[in-house]
Amino acid sequence: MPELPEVETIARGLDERVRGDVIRSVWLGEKPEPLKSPAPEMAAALGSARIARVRRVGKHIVFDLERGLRSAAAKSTQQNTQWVVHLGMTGRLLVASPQAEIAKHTHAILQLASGRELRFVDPRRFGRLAVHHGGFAAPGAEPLDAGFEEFAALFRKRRTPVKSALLNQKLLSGVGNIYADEALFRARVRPRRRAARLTRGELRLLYRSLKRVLQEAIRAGGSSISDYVDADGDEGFFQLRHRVYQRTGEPCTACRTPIRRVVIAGRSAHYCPRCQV
DNA sequence: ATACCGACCTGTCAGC
DNA sequence: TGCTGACAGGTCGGTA
Repeated sequence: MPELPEVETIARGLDERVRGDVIRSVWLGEKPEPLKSPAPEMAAALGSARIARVRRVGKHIVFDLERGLRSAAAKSTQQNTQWVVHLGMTGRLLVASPQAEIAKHTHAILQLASGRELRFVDPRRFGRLAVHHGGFAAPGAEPLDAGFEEFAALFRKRRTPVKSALLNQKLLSGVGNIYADEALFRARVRPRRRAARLTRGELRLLYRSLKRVLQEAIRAGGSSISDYVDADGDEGFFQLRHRVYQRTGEPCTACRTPIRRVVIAGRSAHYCPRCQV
């Protein structure tokens, strides 16, 4: 489901709603697939921890946890622990009242001191929950923070299609199928072009297009396709501004040529055969 | 070392 | 109506 703009929207919403709340107790579902850390360890790490902050790292939602330690000295020496949630394709994190019906495919529930619950729901179970100690970092560069030279260096020597390079989380964290296609369209570059073969001018345009499309999408609250909603259950509306993604056969917004769909490394790629070279 | 491809899951929708 | 197959926002691990 979620790429950088959606995860950013969800993380901001969660930060507003649960920052400062304390986790009273934890329920983890029977089927432990989504757990990257063992259930007892996760329950122990979460139980009675205070949520200091919720933020996005790549496509991950990171909950910074604090223990209820009294002295500042004790606080400064405590191990910093994070609860890291990856939503996969269909994962959702919802703040709910305990009376609210428990949705099918609910895999984790955190009971909060404020009386509310934080629920993790994920039909396809591609999502992952993990506990980290001592600082969580994504492997790739943050597309919104990276400078142009850093960005350009990622593509040098890569013979893979530029679309695959954009999706590679070890290079850039947070770019998924929607925004890779949309950035390539705005940069007028075909998805199958070899990354290393892009000219410096094309790279610069791609760099700017990617930043712009991600920022625009964050402002729009993300793209809602089928089931994406933010922490408040509201839909984003950036899907209305997709120019190529899932528009196969529809006219290009620039030249009216039908949008084409191809498969690259097992993922669909959408582009305008006339505008993109 | 690098890059593709199937596997992991469930749900939905189009076509027959 | 019901079956089948294609497809879906992501990431792994095995293989070439």
